[in-house]
Amino acid sequence: MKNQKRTTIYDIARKLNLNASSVSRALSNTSKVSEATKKLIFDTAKEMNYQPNSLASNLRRGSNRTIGVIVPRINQNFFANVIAGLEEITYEHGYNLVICQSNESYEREVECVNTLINQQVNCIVISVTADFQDDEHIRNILKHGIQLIQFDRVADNVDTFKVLNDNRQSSIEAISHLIGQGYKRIALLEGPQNLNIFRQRKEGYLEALRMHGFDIVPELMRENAWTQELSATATRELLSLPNPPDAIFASTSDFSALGVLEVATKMGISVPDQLGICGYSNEAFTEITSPSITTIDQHSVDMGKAIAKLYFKEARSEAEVSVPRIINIQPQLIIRDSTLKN
Amino acid sequence: MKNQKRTTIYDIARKLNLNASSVSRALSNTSKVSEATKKLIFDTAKEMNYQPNSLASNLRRGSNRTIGVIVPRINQNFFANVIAGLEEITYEHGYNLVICQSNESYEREVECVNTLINQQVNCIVISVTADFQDDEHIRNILKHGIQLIQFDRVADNVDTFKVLNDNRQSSIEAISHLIGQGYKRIALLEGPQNLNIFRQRKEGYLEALRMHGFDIVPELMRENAWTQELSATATRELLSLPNPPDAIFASTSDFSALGVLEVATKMGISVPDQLGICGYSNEAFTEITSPSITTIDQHSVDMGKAIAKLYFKEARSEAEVSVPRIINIQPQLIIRDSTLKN
DNA sequence: TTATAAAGAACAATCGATTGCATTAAAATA
DNA sequence: TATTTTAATGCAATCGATTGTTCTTTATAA
Repeated sequence: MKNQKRTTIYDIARKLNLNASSVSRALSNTSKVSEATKKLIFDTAKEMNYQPNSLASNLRRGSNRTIGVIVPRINQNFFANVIAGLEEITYEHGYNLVICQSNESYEREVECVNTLINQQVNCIVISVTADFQDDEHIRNILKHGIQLIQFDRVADNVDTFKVLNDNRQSSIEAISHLIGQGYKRIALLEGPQNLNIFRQRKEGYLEALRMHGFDIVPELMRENAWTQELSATATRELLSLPNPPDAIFASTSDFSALGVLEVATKMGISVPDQLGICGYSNEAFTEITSPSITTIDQHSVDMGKAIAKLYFKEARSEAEVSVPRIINIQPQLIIRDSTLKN
Repeated sequence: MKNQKRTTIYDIARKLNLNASSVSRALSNTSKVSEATKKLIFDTAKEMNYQPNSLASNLRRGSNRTIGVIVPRINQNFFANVIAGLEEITYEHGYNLVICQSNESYEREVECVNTLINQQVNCIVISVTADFQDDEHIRNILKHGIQLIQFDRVADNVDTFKVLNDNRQSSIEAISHLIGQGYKRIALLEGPQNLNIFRQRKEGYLEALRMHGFDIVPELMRENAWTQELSATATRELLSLPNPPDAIFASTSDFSALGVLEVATKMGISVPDQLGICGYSNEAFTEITSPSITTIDQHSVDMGKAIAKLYFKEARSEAEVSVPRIINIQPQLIIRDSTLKN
């Protein structure tokens, strides 16, 4: 059960008194082989349990029909969904996915990029770490003639294909909805501002307040509240203010929103009457908390599909002059009980 | 920004008036190169932005330091976690992960296996589809001299390395716990019995009842209730019986358990007083439903790590005679409110 | 100083599929 | 029947790194 040598096209050729080139052409279905020999070759290949050696053809073709993916965490819902969507489309095109996780470490992200460059992947799909420092490694991808598609968390200054959520717009909608429900003092839980997505969500928050003629109250904006624990802490502080907020937009994640909800419940503050809560991401659990949590769906699986389609339709066939496109996936506000005062 | 030719060891050699072999040896740090030239080569490599071409070295070495993973769904919590665990360890060893999802389709699973064989991956890690039909393709992996580790859902009859959860034992514990809480008529929601895991959970259920001298009541056992919807339907039927169950073990997943909980809530049946509910998997949401749901944690990330370690410690170095090992990861009963009558 | 060893570098084959070009055989045309 | 066209197949180089073997050049020992 060990190491019997693999059958190669040479083995098949020898057996049939043919040349390897004919075998190759037959198997790849090039027209230059007669039907008779083609059949013969196919049958023999099956009989000898032949499996083409991709390593060899990859080297020859200089491509391995592979897309490399780098995400902070594979098992984070959003990323897992994007990857699932990606896989679905790449599979249809006979491409494979090599997956790396940077674990939110910049150093590791750089290593992942290098590995994928060595592997000669056709394209790298990346969402950068929160620990993002500079974009040298991102640029290096392009220097090696490898296609690059950034998504969600991106290095703004590098001119590449990008697939984004319109975080600003969705935040505006969320805040407008809260205002529409009669909330007057809306707090914001922010994520690290070196990430585009969190900056944009904050912009949306500010813009919406401005649009509706609300004051911007610095004490209602809390930095770096992007885990459940950090959010809980921030919430405790917020709710202890002399003039506490009557709504909290947990712009970083639904886990943050959950932290808010738990604190409010413990403090005997009723949601949504005394406090409105809006999260981000539409995690499965937001539907079943009590009350259920208003949130924003990112259409993550569709995002993955969009990335793959972008590659196959445009990036792959790209001419000398690149015109990197940016695709915006429209997120969707999902209104649930946690913000329905009526 | 396009297709500048990559630097190869030949380019470096030419520039330094050396032979490519020396460059290769220098870069791979073989002792047969003088320190002086080694330094020269390293510097030039950096200067020319050299990245080794893995495709070429893969072909030469006949291996690509890659582990292929086939799971039904990448974005299912359990599998995403296993993959994350896998990645963590394989990364440490400089290996890559190629990921495929079979989408619960047998046909597609076969295709995935073939792709990975062609790619000459060093090892295939697989959890089979619910649609599992025969193990021809699994055996084919071994025929090609590729290491194989099955996990969770496995083809029982193929003698390979396996990493499993002790589903039977965990089910026994769950049922014993229910009995200990005073539940008398315990129903079972089963998954497809062609999958080992669901068979074992059923066995555990039966065994526990026997151990405690309980009757086995066929009408309390529902086949194929393995989605939230199917479980909800099954639950409605069960609770409408003349003599309904007072506890339900949703052995297939926490989503099933959630279906049970929702139906019970709608029917005004109080959990845990009138109905105990136990799920499987310890999904994040089980902690925050009301009441929170008793479930079984599979230690999925650890499972992924165990798989990788198994490969690097044993499978990889394996001698001619293979002694495939089976590793059992002990799942853990997490007791929550949905089964605490007291 | 000569013989011998050892280190350093060059040479060349190899992994297996692909592909441009050359050759042969068969078919179509004159 | 002679000639041209076309289809089928063979030949050989190639992709880039690796590695066993051979050849030089030093350094070391006798």
